[in-house]
Amino acid sequence: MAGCNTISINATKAGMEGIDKEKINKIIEEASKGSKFYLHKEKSQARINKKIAELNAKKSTLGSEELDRAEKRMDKLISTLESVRDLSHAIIHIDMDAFYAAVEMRDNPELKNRPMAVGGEGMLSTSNYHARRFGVRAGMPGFIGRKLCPELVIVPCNFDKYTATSKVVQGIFSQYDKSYCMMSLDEGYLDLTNYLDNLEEADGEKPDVEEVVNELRRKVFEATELTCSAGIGCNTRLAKIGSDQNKPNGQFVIPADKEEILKFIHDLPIRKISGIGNVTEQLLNSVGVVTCSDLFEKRGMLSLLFSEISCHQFMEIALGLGCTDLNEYNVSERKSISTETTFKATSNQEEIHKILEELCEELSEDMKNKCLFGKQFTLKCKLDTFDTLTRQTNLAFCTNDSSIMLKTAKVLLEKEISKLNSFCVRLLGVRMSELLSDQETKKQVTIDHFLTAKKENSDVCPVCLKEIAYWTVSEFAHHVNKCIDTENGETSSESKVNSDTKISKENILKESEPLYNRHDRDEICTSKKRKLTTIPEMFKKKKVEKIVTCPVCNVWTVDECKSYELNQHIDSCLI
DNA sequence: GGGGTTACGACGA
DNA sequence: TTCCATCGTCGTAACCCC
Ligand SMILES: Cc1cn([C@H]2C[C@H](O)[C@@H](COP(=O)(O)OP(=O)(O)OP(=O)(O)O)O2)c(=O)[nH]c1=O
Ligand SMILES: [Mg+2]
Repeated sequence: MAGCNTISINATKAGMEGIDKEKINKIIEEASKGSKFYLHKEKSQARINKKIAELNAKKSTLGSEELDRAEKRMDKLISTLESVRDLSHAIIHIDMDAFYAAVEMRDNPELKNRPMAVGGEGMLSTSNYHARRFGVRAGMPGFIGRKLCPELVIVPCNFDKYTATSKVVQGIFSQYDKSYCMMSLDEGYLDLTNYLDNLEEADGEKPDVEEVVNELRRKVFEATELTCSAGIGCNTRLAKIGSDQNKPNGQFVIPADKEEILKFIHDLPIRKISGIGNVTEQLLNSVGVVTCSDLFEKRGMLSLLFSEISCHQFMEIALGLGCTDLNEYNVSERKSISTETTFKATSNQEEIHKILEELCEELSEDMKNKCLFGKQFTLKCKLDTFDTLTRQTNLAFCTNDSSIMLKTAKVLLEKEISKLNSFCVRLLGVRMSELLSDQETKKQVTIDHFLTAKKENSDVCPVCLKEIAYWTVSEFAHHVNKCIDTENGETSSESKVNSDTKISKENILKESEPLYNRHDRDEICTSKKRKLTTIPEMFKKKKVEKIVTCPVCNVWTVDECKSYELNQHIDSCLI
C-alpha cells in the first residue's frame, strides 16, 4: 500500500472520466521513482499509514455500550443541527471551467485545439480539458505532463489577465446579488433568494432558478467568452458540490427538500466534499466510511475516534447542512501575506542571503502597495529532502520595512543552520502576520504622510546612543538596525565570529523591545505628540478607540471605522 | 488545569 | 540528463508559564 496511494492520480477531477488510469499511473510512477520528491512522499504516506493503524487499533478497543453512549451523544448534536436546517435560500456556486487555461485559449486561439496547460515547466497550475484526457492536471510538474502528452503546450501564468477577467465576471454576479462572495479568482457564491423574490413580485409567477442561472452563465459567456459551471442548492456546501457535477459548462440543482438532499448525499463519496482531502479520505476509508451516509451510520464510532470539530463537520455533511448566510464569509480579512520561491537546492550562505534579501524586498513592496503592516515574521525553508520547517518570531512593533524583515530572517536562519549539520535548501519563504486592520492602516498612512513636514518625535538609539528624530517607529527601527550593521561590520560572513555577532544582534533586537514600549509615555505627552498614539495601538491589536481626533487640527473627531472620512478631513485640514 | 505561543500538516485554488 | 509551485486559512499537538 505504501507507495500506491502517493503516486496515483485523482480521477475525481472533471474532464478525466474514462481515461486509461492504469497507463497514466505507470508513466507517473516511472517518472517519479527514486526522486527526492518521491522519497518524501513515501515518508508522509508512512506517517499516514501509522495514523491509520493507530486509529484502527483504537477502534478495535471500543465496546458496544461505549459506542451506544457515543451514538446517543451524537444524536443530540444531530437534533441541534437539524433544528436550524434552513431550506429557504437559493445559494448558487459558480466555478469557471479550466479558468487560467480558458483565458489563455481565448487570447490565443491557436491553443484552442491543442492540449495545453498553464504554469511553469516546474509545475502546472491547470490544464485544458483536451490535456486532461491525457491525465495532465493541476499540481503536476511540467516534465510529467510532457511524458503523458508530448504535444502539450505549456503557457506561463498571466495573473493580471485572470484578475481582470475575474472582475468582469464579478460585475455580472453583482447584477444578481450585491453581496456575492468570491472564494478565489474563479469561483464565488451568490444568494439568489432576493433576486428570485423580486422577479416573482414583478412577474406574478414563480421564476425557474435553472433559467435564471442559465441566463447568468450566458451573460458570463457573452462578457468573457468563457464558460462556467453552476451548482444550485440551499446552502454553500450543496451548491459547491453541484457546480462540479456537470462540469464543464453545465449546472446542477439539489432541490430544496430534506429527503431529496439526503438522497443526493447518500451514495456520494466523502472526497467530493470540500474540506475532505486525500488524508481525511484515507483515514475515514480505513474505518469503513466511504460515502456521506456512512458518516451518519458510523457516527458513534467516529465521535470516539475524531475530534469534536471534525465530528461536527462530519455530521453537517451527513445531514446535507451548510452555510446559508454569505455574510459569514464576507467579514473575513486577510490574516497574513507571504512570498516564497523555489530554486536549485543550495547550501551557499551568500546565495541564501541574497535570495532572502530579494524575498524581503518583494514582500515589503507588496505590503506597502496594500498598506499593510505586520508584527509577526515567519521564515520558511524547504530542504532538498522536501522536509519543510518554519520559524516564527514576534517583532516589537508593526512594520513593512524590508531591512527589518531581512535581519529577522537572518537571525532565524542562523539559529537553524547552527542546529542542523546539513542545510541544503530548495525553497525559501517569508511571511508577515498579525497584520494591522484596514482602518488602522489608513490612519497610519495618512498620518505618516502629513508628518513628513516635521520630525517631532525622538528617541535615543540603543546602539549609537545618539538622539534620533523620526516620524514613524519603523523609521527609527530602521536606524537602529543600520547601527547594528555598522557595529558588526560587514565581516560577519567570512570571519568565523558568527556566534558572537549572532548573540549581539539578538541582544540588541531584544533590547529594542522595551524601547518601543516606552511610547507608553505618549499618554503623558502633549497633544502634538498624541499624533503617534496610533503606533502603540497597533502593538496591542485590541480594539481600543471608537473615536479618533484629527491629528492636524486636533479638534475634529470621527468614528474610527470611517477612515475614508478621516482621510478626507485631513486632506482639507492640510490645505 | 487553563491560556498563550510555536510548529506542522491538511486543504483548496 | 534532470525535473514536483505558490499563497492563504485552519486545526492540532506540544510546550511553556503560571
Ligand atoms: C487546483 C489548482 C488551481 N489553480 C488555479 C488554476 C485554475 O485555473 C484556478 C481555478 O482552480 P479550479 O477551479 O480548481 O480548476 P479549473 O478552473 O482550472 O478547472 P475546473 O474546470 O475543474 O474548475 O486556480 C492553481 O494554481 N493550483 C491548483 O492546484
Ligand atoms: Mg474552476
